[in-house]
Order: sequence, then C-alpha cells, then structure tokens
Amino acid sequence: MSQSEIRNMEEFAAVSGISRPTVSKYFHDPSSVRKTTRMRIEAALEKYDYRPNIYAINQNRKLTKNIGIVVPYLADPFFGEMVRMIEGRCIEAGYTPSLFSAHGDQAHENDILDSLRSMKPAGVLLAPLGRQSDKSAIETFCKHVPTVLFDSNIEGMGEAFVGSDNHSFVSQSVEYLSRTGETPCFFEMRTPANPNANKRRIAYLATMERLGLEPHVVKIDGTGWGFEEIGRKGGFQVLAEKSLPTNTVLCSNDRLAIGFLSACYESGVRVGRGPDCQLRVASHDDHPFSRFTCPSLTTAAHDYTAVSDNAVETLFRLIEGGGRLENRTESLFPARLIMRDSA
Amino acid sequence: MSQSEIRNMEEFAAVSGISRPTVSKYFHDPSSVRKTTRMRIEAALEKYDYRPNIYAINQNRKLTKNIGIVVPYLADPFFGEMVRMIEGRCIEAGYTPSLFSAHGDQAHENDILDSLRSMKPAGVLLAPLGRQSDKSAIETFCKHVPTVLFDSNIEGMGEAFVGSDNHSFVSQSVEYLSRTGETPCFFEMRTPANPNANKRRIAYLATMERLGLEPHVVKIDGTGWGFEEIGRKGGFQVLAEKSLPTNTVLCSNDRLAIGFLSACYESGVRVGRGPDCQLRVASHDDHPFSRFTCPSLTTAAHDYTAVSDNAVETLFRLIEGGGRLENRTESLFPARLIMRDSA
DNA sequence: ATCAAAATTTTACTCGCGTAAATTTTATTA
DNA sequence: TAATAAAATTTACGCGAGTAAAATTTTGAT
Repeated sequence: MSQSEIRNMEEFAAVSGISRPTVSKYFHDPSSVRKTTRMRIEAALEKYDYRPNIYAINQNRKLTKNIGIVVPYLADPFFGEMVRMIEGRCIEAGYTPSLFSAHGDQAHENDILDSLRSMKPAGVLLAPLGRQSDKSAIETFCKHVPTVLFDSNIEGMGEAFVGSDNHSFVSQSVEYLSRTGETPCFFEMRTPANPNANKRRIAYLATMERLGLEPHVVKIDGTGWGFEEIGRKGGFQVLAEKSLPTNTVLCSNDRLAIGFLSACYESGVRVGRGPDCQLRVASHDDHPFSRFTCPSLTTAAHDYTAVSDNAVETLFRLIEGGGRLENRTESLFPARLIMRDSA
Repeated sequence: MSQSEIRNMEEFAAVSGISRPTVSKYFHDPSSVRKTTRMRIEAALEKYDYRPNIYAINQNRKLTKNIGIVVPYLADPFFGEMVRMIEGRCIEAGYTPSLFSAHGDQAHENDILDSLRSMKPAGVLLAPLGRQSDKSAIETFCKHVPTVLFDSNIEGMGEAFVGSDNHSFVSQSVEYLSRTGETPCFFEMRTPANPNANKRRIAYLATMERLGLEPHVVKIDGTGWGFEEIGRKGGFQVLAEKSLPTNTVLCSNDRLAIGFLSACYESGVRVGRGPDCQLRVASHDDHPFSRFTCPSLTTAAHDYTAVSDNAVETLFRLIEGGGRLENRTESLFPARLIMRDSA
C-alpha cells in the first residue's frame, strides 16, 4: 500500500533502485529512459505514490510548463466555453493551464499580469479587457512573457492575435437581414468595453454602404460588463420613444440582444419574422444562451473550436520558437450565420 | 529606472543595504521590520523592480499561501459570480487564489485534486460535481488538504460545508405559489447531477405534505450539464403530451427553467400570472440570467454574498486551526423569494 | 564474442529562498 | 545613565530539485 514515507526524489530513487537523475529524467519524459527502468519506476510509483515537488522543479527553470489563461469576465459563459476548450488542448500537450479572470476590473487585470510574470509561464493566452485595459501594463507584460492575444485585439500587442472576423460576422448578418426584410439598424453601447464592438460598427457602416443602404446606429447608455441589463434598459428606452429607425435591430452582441429581447417581451413587442411580428432582432456571438431566448436568437456564430485551437497552436509555435515570432500575425475566423426565430 | 539586473534576493538585499533574511521577512510581512528598514527596502523596490521567486518561496513551506477554488462547471455564470466574490476575499486576506473547473467531467475533477495536492495549498474551497464526483478521490483529498465544501454537499466530506438551505428555497416558492394559485408540480431531471436537486425534491414533498396538498413530481430525461437544453426538450414533451398535472410548474433550478420557458414560448404557451396566461413557472437559484428570461423568472435567490463570505471565513478559521475543525459544520443560508413575472 | 552506441550512474555543483539560533541594535525602565 | 527587555538583524545551514561532465553499464548488431 501507499506508505507515503517518501519525502523527496532521493528517497524515491532509492526505493525504486534507480539513481535520482534518471528518475528526474523519467518525470520529464517517461519515454526518455529504458523500458525496464521505466517499469521499475512505475512499479515503485504504484507502491509509494510519490510526486515531485513542483516548486523545486520550477525554481531553476527559466520557463515552466505552465500556461496562463486570462479572460476579462468569467460570468460570461462565452469565456467559460472558450476556457474549457483551451484548457483541454493545453493539458493534452503536457502543459498546466492556470486560469484567471479580471472580472471586468483594470486593477485586477494588472494584478493578474503581475502574478503571472512571477509564475514564469511558458506562454500566456490573454483575452484583455479591451478599452479598459491598461495598455502600457499589457505592453510591458508582453515584452517579458510570450503572449498570444485572443478574442479581443489590441493593436500591436502580443506576438499574435487570434479571434473572429468581425467583418464576416456583420456582413453576413446585414446581408441576410436586408435581403429578407427591412434594412437593419445597429444597436450598441455608446462606449463599448470591447474593441470588437467598434470593429462591428465599422463593418456595419461599410456593409451598408456597399449595399447602397442608409445606415442607422442606435447608441445606448451604460458602462461596465452587465451587457444584458444595459441592453434591456436601452431597449425600454428606444421602444418607449419609438425612436427605432427601422423594424429590424441588429445588436452588436448577443448579451445586449438578450437584454433587448427581454425589454421587447415586457413591452409587448412581438419579435420574429412572422407576419404578426413587429420587430426582427439579430445579433452576433452565438452566446451559449442565445438558443434559449424568446424568441430564439438569430445570430452570427463564432467558430469556437477554430479560434481556441488556433490560439493554442499559435502559442505552441511561439513557445517552440523561443518566445518570438517573425512578425505579428492576426488570424481571424469567419462567422457562421445561425438562423433562428428572432429574425 | 528599473535596471532589472537583480536576479535574486541576495542581490536585491545588497542594493538596498539590508541583509537578505530581513528582506525575506519584509516580503512576508512588511510591518514586521523596522520603519526605517521598510523605507529603505521600498526605495530600492522602486528603483529595481525585483520580485521574489514564488517557487523558491514555496519550496520549503509546508503550506503555501495559495487557496484552491474548484467549481464543477464554469460555463454556468452562477459559478462565475461565486468565484468573483470568493477570489476577492482571498486576495484581501493576502492569499493567492487559483481557480479550476471540472467542466462537468469526473476525470478532470480528479486531475484537479491531484495537481492541487502538489500545490500544497493552505486550503481549498471545493464545489464538487456531486453525483458524478469520485467520492473516494474526494475523501482522500480532504484527508490531506484542509477543505471546505460549498454549493454542493457530500455527506461527511471536507471539514465543513457552506451552502444554501434547499428547504428554505422550496418552502418559500411552494408556499407562495400555492397561496396565489394552483398547486405547483415539481419539474426536475430524472437523474440530477447535483445533490441539491434531491434535497429540493424532498423539500417539495415535505412542504406539500405540510400544506396538505397533493404533490406531483415531473421527471424529465437527460444527462450532463446542459440543463437549459434538457429543460427545453422536457418542456416540449410535457407540453405536447399535455401531461402537466397543474398549471403551475416549479423547476428544480433556474437553468432548467430557462429551457422550459423557451419551450413554452415556442409552443405558444403564455407564461405568467395574468388572466391570459396558461402557465405559471417558478424556480430556484436567481441565476444571473433569470431576470432576462421571457417572462422574467420568479425564483428563490441564493444569498451569494453570505454563502461566499461564510465559505471563505470558514476556510480561514480552518487554516488558522491547523487544518482541522472540532466537528464538521454545515452552514445553510436561507433563500430570498424574488417575485418577477413568470409566477 | 566483440564492440560501438545508447543508456545510466556518479559526482559535484547551482538555484533562490526559509528559518532557527546567535548576535546586535533599539527601546524601556529604574 | 546604566541595566535590561524587546525587537531587529545576521549567521549558517537546509530544502528538493535541475544539470553538466565523466565514468560505467547495458544493449544490440555483427
């Protein structure tokens, strides 16, 4: 049975009849030792359940086998889903992911970057707060730690960016909406927290111009990361004012749309594409909850798998390349339009 | 400026004119060194931005200043919110939280416990998967690491449990519903992932008996952590079959209710307490999204703050008490009924 | 059986810090 | 002002590994 009297690798090497350096080698790569040796070590491992002290292991390593994952806001299930996929890939590849959320707060994001630096991670996957981020803090961080940005791009920072192609999102949704009904207006926060929001507005304007349509941007008030509540309040307001320029609303993101839909429902405004409907609503992200809104939300979906896989692969290439890439790449994945009932 | 030539505490001590052990003491508790010493260290800190190597720090510590936080499913914003509050408290108290999600998978939960053990954390706050958890793995873990369970209780494991009082949740919702309309039936998964679900069913049955009402439990099929989809499918089924025993549905939890409401909407069943409504729906948890459902969801709310604060405080007492408490306590916090539009 | 190549072991260092015990400095009291 | 207690600091050693170089053993092909 596991008599856990083993206090260190020296003792474990003794009971398994192998020298300590060889045991050390085994723990770094079991296939790097002879088969018979490996079997003896594994036999001893069964009897004594010893695990190397991770702190001693990492003390002298320039880089550890840790990978930092930083997201801006964990109460958003979008990031929960991304994290799940990313963590899986990292573990497969023999890395140890550690997860952090800035919880929408700049100071917290900075603290995370700080403690991440002292963790000497092999690399970091960072989805920054965006507009709220302390740019110089992130810049300094990226100079010291091999970093791939994802979801939210900050010009020039990190060795690469992997995310979704906002233009693809918006052009698909705008084309679909204008093809099948009235011209969409664009519904967004006045001061969006996230750079994707700005790109989406620009893409909306560009697409409308290309189609020869007149654009309308509806800007609503509100700050912070409570997008649903902001969308709801904004929804009540524009519905009460009857200030919507068209009967078709394209929300900047799903969380805003979720709030907007709840305002529609409570205001008795029927949403959908049926003849009895007053409004069509569509959005972007394919948020995990968007299929459960009432009506279910027509949206442009992130390619979750492609984004997370590519982000991880890019980071691995970066790590193998010694922390630097020739030039900063931006990989953008197109959206897939998901037609549901809201538009 | 920060000439980061400082490679270790020795060198930093030199440039600040203080001995290394004193510097070490400073980093553990700045107030433990003389004011003049502190000022000299802090002056040097400004010039040289040195940070102690956390691995070297923790190598010889029996216990580190780390606190592990483990949740079963991070794509559920309920846990996102809990984590946010818990992390805040830990940081305030000078600990370093590290966050893990089992992502609904037993093997992953076990791996987390494994790597957590080798992190030698001062303590762990564990919200286990529940029914899917490997009980013996958790039991073994708790023997070695001071652990407080939260959200989901497993009989006898950990030094304490902190969570919500399911009986309070259900008795309030049942009493409210039966006082203001038809008797509620209880809508739940046939094989719930979480022990809270069982407690809620039992509480439902007990409350109905106390009120002299006939209970009806509606069990729907489905496994895993995709509760919304399960509630939706189950909803379509019971609505199609017209098998609901009453016009009032009390869902075991909000995520199930979110799915159920979407099924009602698509089936053209009007939910709410108005005269034109066919169904009332209520639930438990006050999930962050429950205010945005259509109609907004009447629910029994967790006392998020009380649960997270108490869990953290209990863990701190446990840590200060050397990892053991006299007897295992279970702290249950009552619910607060939140009346919205769905019932 | 022979011998080169591969794997393992030995030896001997290093790393960055914690910490008990000894020593010095500072503060307090008489 | 001197004696003494208290606090701060220094000395000296240990921790649990990584790792490089040299010596030795094992392996596998001939």
